[in-house]
Amino acid sequence: MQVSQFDLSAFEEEAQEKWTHAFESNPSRLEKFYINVAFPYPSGAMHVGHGRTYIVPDVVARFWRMKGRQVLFPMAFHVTGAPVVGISKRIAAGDEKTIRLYRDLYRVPGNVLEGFTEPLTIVKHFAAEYQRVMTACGLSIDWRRRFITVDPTYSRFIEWQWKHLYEAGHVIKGAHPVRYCTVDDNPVGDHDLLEGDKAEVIKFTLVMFRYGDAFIPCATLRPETIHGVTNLWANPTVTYVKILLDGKPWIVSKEAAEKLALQDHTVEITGEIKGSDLVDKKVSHPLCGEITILPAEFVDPDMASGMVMSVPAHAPFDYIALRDLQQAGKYKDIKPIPLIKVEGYGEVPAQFAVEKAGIANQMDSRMDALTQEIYSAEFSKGKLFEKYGGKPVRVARDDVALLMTEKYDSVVMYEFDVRPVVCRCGNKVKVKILHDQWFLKYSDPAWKQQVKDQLKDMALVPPEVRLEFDRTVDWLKDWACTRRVGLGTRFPWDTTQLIEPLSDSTVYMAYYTIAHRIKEIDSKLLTPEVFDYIFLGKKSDDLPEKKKLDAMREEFLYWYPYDFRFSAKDLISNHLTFQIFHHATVFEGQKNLMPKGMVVFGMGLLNGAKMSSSKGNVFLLEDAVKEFGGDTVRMFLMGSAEPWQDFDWRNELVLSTKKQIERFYNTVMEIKDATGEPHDIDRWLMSRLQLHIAKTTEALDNFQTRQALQEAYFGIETDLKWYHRRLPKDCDGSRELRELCSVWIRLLAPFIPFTGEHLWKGLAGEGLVSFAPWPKMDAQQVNEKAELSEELLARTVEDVESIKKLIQITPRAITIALAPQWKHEVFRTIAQASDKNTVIKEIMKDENMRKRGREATDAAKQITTLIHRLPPYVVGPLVRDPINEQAVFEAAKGFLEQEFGVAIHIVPAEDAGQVKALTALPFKPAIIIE
RNA sequence: GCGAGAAUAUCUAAGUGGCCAACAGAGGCGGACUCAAGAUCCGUUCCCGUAGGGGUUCGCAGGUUCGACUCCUGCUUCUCGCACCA
Repeated sequence: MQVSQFDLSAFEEEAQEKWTHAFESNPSRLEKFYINVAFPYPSGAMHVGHGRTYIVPDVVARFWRMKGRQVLFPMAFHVTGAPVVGISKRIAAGDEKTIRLYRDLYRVPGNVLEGFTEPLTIVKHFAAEYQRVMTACGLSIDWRRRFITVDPTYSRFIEWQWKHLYEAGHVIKGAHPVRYCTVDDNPVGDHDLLEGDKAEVIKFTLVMFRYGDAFIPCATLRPETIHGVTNLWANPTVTYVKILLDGKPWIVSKEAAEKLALQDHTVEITGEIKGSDLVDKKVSHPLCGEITILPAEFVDPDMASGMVMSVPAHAPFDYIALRDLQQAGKYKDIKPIPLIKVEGYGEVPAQFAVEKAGIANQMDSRMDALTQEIYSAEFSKGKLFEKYGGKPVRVARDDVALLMTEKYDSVVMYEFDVRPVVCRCGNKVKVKILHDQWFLKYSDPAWKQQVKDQLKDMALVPPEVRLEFDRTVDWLKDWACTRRVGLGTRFPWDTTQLIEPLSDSTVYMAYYTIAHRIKEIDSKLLTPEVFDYIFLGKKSDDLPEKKKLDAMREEFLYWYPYDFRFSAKDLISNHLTFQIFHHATVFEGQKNLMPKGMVVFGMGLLNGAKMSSSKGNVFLLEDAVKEFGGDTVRMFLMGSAEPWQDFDWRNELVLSTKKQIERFYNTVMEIKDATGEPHDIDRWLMSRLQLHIAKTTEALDNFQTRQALQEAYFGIETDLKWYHRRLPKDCDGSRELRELCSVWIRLLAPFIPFTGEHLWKGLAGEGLVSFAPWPKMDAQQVNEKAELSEELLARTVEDVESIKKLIQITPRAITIALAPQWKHEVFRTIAQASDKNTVIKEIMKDENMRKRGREATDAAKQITTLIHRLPPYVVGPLVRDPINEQAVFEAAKGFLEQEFGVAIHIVPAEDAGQVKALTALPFKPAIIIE
C-alpha cells in the first residue's frame, strides 16, 4: 500500500487501531469538559440524520480535547419503553411491513431476525450496530461507560432517583383518561394507531334528562345551552339499551354502555329499547322543563351517549333537522329558544347563519364549518340573556356544568373529538380512566420556578430556543409516569407498573461518571444509601465496598455538572425540560451540580424530503461511511449547515466534499516539505493564518461547525492559492509552509480526524493529532502592513482585469499612477472627521488646498465616497499607519508583469502626463491601459 | 387552532442600519492542461455598459430613516412542538 496515496479507508483503519482505548477518559490534573448527547433508542439502523446528532458533539469533544481539557464524551443506549415490544410482536405475528423494514432496509440477517420475537434481542442487536457505526464515524467516545437502561445497576440508580422525587412530593397518584384498546387490553400510544392520531380526549358533561324513573343522558360541550333545549334526538334505527349505571337506571346506546364501563362506572345491561319506541316520548330536566324526543337518523350511537339534546337556536345541525321535520308538517309547535346574545348573528344565531349561507339541508358540506363558527363566536363574544344570569358564555359554561354536577345528577364522560380512532389491531379505541396512575407533578408552581431559575443560569445554544424552553415550563402539566407494558424499571410503590421511559432518562448524565466503576459492584448491594453517598456525599453506616464508593464519589465530583448536553429540537418540550426538573430535585440546593448548557439541533432532510424509516426515505449511515468515507460524512454534515439549522443530505454534494478532503490532502503532501527562503508574501500568509486560527477557534467555541470549516478549510485554501500566484515562477514555497501545514492539519482534525491522523503522522512523526495542542494565534506574526499591501495589490489587479475585459484591446503597457501626498492627507482628515458634512469645508480652509481649487473639492468628494466603500479593517489601519504605495507596487512589479504579460509603469500621478491619472486616489491608483 | 422559529440569486447559505449586487461552497458555462476523460488551475454566472461605472434586487404589502437584506406593522408560505410517545 502506498502511503502517499489518498485512501480514506486505509486512513480509517490506521487511525481506528490507535484510537481503540485512546478516548477512555479519567479524572486528571487538567480542567474537565463534560459533554453528552441524548442517548439513542436502538430499534433500527442509524441513518445519516443520526450521524449528525452524534458527530457534532464529537467535533466539539475533539476541539476541547485539543484545547487541553480532560474531555468526557460517553454513550449509552435507551431501551426502556414499549416500541420494541410492539415490533417484536409484529415480527412474531409475521407482519409483512415490519419484516420488510428490518430485513430489507435495515438488512438484518435472517438468523438474527428470527430472534427478534424477543424485544430485548432487538435493542441489543442494534445497540451493538450503533456502537460499530459510531466507531466507524470516528466518534471519540469512552466506551467503558456504555450501559443499557435495563441493566440491574441502572435500575437501582433509577429507584434511588425516584425515592428523592417521591420524598420531595413530586410523585402523586391519580386517575387519568387514556386511549385504550379493549382487545389488547392496553393503553394505545400515537404510534400504535391506525387512524385518528390527531384525536383528542374531550371532557363532556352528560345532561341527565328524566324519562320515567330512568335517566337519558345527553353529552354536551355546551351545558349552558340547557335553557334553549327544545327536544332530544334519538336515532329510530338504533336499538338502545337499558342499563343500571352504578345502580341507577339509564338509557344509552350499546356503544355508550361499553364506554361508560371503562370510565369508572359499573354497568349492567338490563334490557333493550328500540329508538323508534323512544320517539315522541316525553323527558324532562329541571332547567328546561318537559320536552319531546324526536327522531333523527344523524344521531350516531357511537358518539358519546348516543342521545343528543337539541338547541335549534344555537346549533345549526339541530336547527336544520327541526326545520326538515317541520317542512314535512310535523312538530310545528316547537320554536327555537334563543338564550345567547352574540353581535352580528341576529336574534337566532343558528337560523341566521344557516339562512345567510343558504344551506338547504343537513348534507351540506359547510355544516361543520358553520357549527364551528357559531361555537367560537358565542364562546368568545356571546352573553347569556339577562333572565339566565347575563354572564359571558365562557363563564356561564363552567357555572352551569358545576351546577348540573352538584344538583342535577350530571356526570363527566370522555370522548374523542375526532373519530374514528382505530388501534393497529383493528379494534376501535375507547377512552378509559386508568386508576393507580402515577404522575410527576410538573404542574407544581414551586417546582416550575426552580426550573426557571436554573434555565436563567444555563447557556442555551442557539439563544432563540430560550423562549421555547420558558414556554414549555409554563405549559407542562402533570406527566403520567408509570406504564403497564414495555421494558423498564419497576415502579417502587406499585411493582406491577414500570417507570415510563422518558421519566427514567433524566439524570443518567450523572450515572455516566461512574458507569464503568459501578459494574464491579453487585447490583443487590446498591441501596439508595449507596447512591446518596456517591452523588450527594451523605454518609451512612455499613456502606459496602467503601473504597470503590469513594473512588466513584471522587470521579463524580470531578466530572459533574456536565458542561453541555446536545439534542435535537423536538425534545425541548419534553426530555430536555424534564431533565432540569429532575436535576433540580435530586441535586436540590447544590447549584454547582446543575446542568450548565444545552445545544439544540435542527432536523435532517434527505434530498429535500423529511427522513422517515417507515417511508423508506433514509440513507443508512453505515452505507454513507462505506461509500464516501467517515471523514467525508463528518465534513459534509458539519459544513452544510450550523448544528441548529435543518440540513439536507444529497449524495452529489457529498461527493464534492470528498474531493475537497482529497485536495487538502494533496496540497499538504505537496507543500509540507518545502524548503525555500521566505519572501515578503510569506509574512502575509502567516499573518493571514493567525486570523484563520482566531476565527476558527471562535466559531468552535460557539459550536458553529459550518463557520469553523469555512475559516479552517476554505479560508486557508484561498490564501494558499493567492500565495502560489504571488510566488516568483522559479520558487515553490518556503519552509514556513511546514508550520502552516501543522496548523492546518490541527484546525481540521476535529472534522476529519482520520485524514488528520495520517497527515500528522507524516508531519510530526509521533503522537496523535487527536491530542495535539490546538493552534494558538500568534500576535507576533500578525502583520497589518503586509495584509494591507496585499489588499491594495489584489484590488488593483481586480480593477485592471475588469477594465481589460471591457475595453477588449490587447494592451501594450499598463501604467499605475499613484495619488499624490496631499490626497492621502485629505483621506486621513475625512476618515477621522466626526461630521462628514462639514469636513470638506474645513479642508478647503487650508491655504494649500485652496490653491488647488476645483481639483481639491472633487478629490474630497471622491475620497468621501471611497471611505464609505472601503471596509473598516482597511480604513482604520490606513489612517493610523499609511502604507507606501510606491514601494508596494515596485515590489510587485515582477508579479504584475507576469500576470498581465506586459510592461508595467509605476509613476506618481502628476508625472503620468495623462488626464486619467489625476483620478488616482489613496488605495485606488489610476490605471491607464494602452 | 395554540406555542417557537424560518423565508436571500440555480441549489446550500453568510449577512441585525451605510463596508452590499450581497462572504463561501455546490452546480452551470467558457478557457488552460490532456490523445481523451477525471483531477487540478483560471475566468464567468441579475440586467446594461469599449475604463474600474450605472440600473433593478434579498417571500408579499406598507411604515420608520438622510440611508434597510438588516428595525416596525400586516399578510402569505414553510419547519418543529402541542405530551403520556421515543
